[in-house]
Amino acid sequence: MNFRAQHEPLTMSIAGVERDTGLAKDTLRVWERRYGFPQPGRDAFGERAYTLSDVEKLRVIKRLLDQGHRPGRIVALPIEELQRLSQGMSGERVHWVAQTDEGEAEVDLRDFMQMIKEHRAEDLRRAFSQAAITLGLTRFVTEVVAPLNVMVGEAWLRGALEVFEEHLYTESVTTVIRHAIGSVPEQGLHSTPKVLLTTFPQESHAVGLLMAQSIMAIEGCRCVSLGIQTPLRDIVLAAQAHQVDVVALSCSINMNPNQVVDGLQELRSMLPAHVTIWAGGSSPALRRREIPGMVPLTQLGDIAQEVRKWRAAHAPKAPQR
Amino acid sequence: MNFRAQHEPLTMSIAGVERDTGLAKDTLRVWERRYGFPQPGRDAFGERAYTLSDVEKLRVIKRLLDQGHRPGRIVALPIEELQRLSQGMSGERVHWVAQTDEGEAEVDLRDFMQMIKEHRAEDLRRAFSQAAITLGLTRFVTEVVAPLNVMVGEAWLRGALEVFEEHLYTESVTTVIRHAIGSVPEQGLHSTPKVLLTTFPQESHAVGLLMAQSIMAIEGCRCVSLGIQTPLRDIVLAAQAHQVDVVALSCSINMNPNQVVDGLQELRSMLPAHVTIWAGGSSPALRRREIPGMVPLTQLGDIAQEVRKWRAAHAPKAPQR
DNA sequence: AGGCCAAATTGTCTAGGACAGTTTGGCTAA
DNA sequence: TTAGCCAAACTGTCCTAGACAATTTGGCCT
Repeated sequence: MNFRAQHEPLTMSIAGVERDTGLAKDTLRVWERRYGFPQPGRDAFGERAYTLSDVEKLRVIKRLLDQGHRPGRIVALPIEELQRLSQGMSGERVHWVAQTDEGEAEVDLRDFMQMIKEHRAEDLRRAFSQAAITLGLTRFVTEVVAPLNVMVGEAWLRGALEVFEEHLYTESVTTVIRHAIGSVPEQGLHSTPKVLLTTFPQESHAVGLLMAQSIMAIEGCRCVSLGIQTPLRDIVLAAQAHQVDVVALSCSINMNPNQVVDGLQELRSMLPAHVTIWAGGSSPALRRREIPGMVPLTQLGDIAQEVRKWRAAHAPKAPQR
Repeated sequence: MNFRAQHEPLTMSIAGVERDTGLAKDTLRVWERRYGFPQPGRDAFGERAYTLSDVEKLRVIKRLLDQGHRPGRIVALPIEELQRLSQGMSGERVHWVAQTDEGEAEVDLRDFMQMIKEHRAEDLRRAFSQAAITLGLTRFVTEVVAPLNVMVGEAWLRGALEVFEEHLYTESVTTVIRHAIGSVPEQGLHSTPKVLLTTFPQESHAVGLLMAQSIMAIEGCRCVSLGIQTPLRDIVLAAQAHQVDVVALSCSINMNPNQVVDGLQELRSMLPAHVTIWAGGSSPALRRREIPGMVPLTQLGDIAQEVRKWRAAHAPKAPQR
């Protein structure tokens, strides 16, 4: 099927649509059967040939699904209706301003959004670096990156930001935070707690994890990060191998809440009781239900506090800090 | 299907096998029909339940396929036979030793493997940092990281390395390379070529991309990285928005070769002709077939050379090509 | 309000058939 | 021997149509 889409890709194969929209082939076929959309034509070989406008519409639908809408209600809707739905949401938090102690050198988050939209990659990274230095890493992460994440996420949801623009933002922030973490003095072999950081396999956002790591590093924890997407079994194995005191999971808003709850419960049952679990991130699951044996950290500010709590509870002989 | 693999995942669903082996569901079913392997049992719902040893064998088969073997000849073979075939390749590069100019401070890759297996996270990162400083970034990447990637990949394939150990390796290398890239002096606004780095949506390995970026940065390219998994459409949009001269894609051995070829061809047709495409990485697709309008970079060493070639062809006043 | 259950919804699996594109391997001719 | 050619075999991906477990909804009863 290579020769398709050669010069003027007027139509697209089902595999291409799957790749472009993230909707599985099975799903596309079953939607056609059930909702009558998409209704692709057939090429010379009898295979589905989707028009580009159908693919465009499918992209909008995918976005609305991620937002919480249900297929049966929206798939058959005309494109105008879908766009109307895309518009009316998320109430504009653009006016956030972080102030330094002197109240002088203000950091206006709108400036960052501006740079993202104007694709000023170098400027953006420089501005982040500067903000990190001016505010300090903790305040940079909590007062700049965290709200910017929300703004960028909302803008993407509204369709006001392209995927590649969001990628550039993520990459820039990652670079700056990782650089800053590297500047935090390394902890001695016996500083506590030792924390294993990672995410469940379904999580694809790495920035949240990095933000948590930066705060913990500043608070003097020994951090071992496995990056994102570690299978449950391996989280347990790693916790044992590295003899950690705490396992910290980052669960972003994009994860399926049920997977979050299930995963945390199962993890709790597989880890020894003396290992604490911290579950952080913007996942609504963490706010909604309480899970026994688990500390929810729905705000970045909670981390420092929880580290102190842990130390108080595990004070060996001389309290640290 | 969340409750499956509850405590001891003795079997795996077809979706899990697809995810773990990269073999499409359709392919797995058709192999079963045609070659009699794999012959999965059925769970309580009548759905295929693959044993872990079958998955293991499928992984070996996948590797042999990427190597050029054909399914009909090997799928039905017993595991011993497959392993015999696997042996006779990639002559055990474990004895690789990078030497500094003085031939004195040798870097033995086995030491790194040792640290990974012994979970000495801090030591590992320190050792990487030191090697990067001793050898310089270019040699560190080409002579340490590249062969280590192969070794780690093979060890994982053999089951000699757990997933979390591979994650720790990846995270450590990432940290060190990113740090090193940060130390490369920034390029002026008019240095060329300007390169957009990213991967296709199916690619999940970020290290290869980072390695390429580090070499390009050293070679004086202006790099704009979008990180991994950018949709085709957004690669094109980004190339336009950032006005880049080159789009560099990283395709690891884990990607489906057909997706690589299709993706590259489609990308070529969507990008203006004056934008060069560099396709690098260990994907067998890059070695196998030649794709018109595309420069394959199957070795890291090719990058520097290709940068020079590009500059020669695009000299400021002299006519191009 | 809160809890419970039936009904509707939805993604993913199943089976077996088909076919286009690629590779192989044997035959012929130079 | 080597080179070229073609039919046969191979192989991945698409097709249809049905089924069902898991989740969500929405009405009903406390």
